[in-house]
Amino acid sequence: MPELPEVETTVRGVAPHVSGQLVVGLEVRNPSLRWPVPDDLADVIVGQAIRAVSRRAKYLLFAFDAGHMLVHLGMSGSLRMVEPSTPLKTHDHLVFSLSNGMQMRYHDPRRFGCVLWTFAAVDEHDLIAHLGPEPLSDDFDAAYLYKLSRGRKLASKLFVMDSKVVVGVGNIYANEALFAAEINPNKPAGKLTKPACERVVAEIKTVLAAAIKQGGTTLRDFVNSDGQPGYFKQTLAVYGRGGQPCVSCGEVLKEIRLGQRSTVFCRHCQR
DNA sequence: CAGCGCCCCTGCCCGC
DNA sequence: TGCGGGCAGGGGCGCT
Repeated sequence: MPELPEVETTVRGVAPHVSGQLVVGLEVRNPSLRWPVPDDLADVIVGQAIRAVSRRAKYLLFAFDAGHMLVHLGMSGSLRMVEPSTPLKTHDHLVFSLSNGMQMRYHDPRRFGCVLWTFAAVDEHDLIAHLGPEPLSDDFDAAYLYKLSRGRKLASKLFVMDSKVVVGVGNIYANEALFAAEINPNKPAGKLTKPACERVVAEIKTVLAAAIKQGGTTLRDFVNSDGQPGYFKQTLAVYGRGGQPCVSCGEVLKEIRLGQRSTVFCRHCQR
């Protein structure tokens, strides 16, 4: 289940192998993703060069001269670079053949992800245009979060998971960041004090940066790997630990549902 | 507009 | 051993 650090690691992993390469073939083995893969994607990109690969939120952006291919990994998706002789796996839905002889394969068992194309400026795409700031950018700071949260009754955890507020904070890291910031996930966003906003912002940046750094350590294995680098190696203080003792105070961690998502916190440490 | 719940889908785990 | 049911989750979307 890729969160932003896994997507960032994927960008860094595939970029050296695909940047500057021509797409010499595309096989869409299953177009039924969250939205259908465009019928004419192959017509549009075969013969064209991938100029660069970047990331916005959890979208991977493949830049071509004519437009952009947007790739989202949903929660079970991955991209991996392989030799063409590598046997296909079940749920390898798209196979991009490149002029350097390598293949990039899009794999997604649950098909929550997507592969789309836009001729327009990518910032103007409907899925991109309304997104909040990147969590690791200077635009995401305490003053911003404090101002935006005034008057909001939404639970703090749902607030920081709203992509219009800040992108890339998925369920796992929302749980972890709020624990580190000592904020009760149920607390209405509008009740967050300025110092609380400072802690939330700082901990979101810390937890994501640490995970990205960890992902980087597995980059050397990216080619021919399972395409899901470095994920569960991180120590999680609360996520998946409901009913177990708080690592800080020892009180039993509470598990609730917020927005249909598993939410774990310490009633003693998080207020 | 804010808030909330639904839904897409398969792998995995549990209980019978 | 096999099977059914429940759960997990990113995030867009539609309803209130």
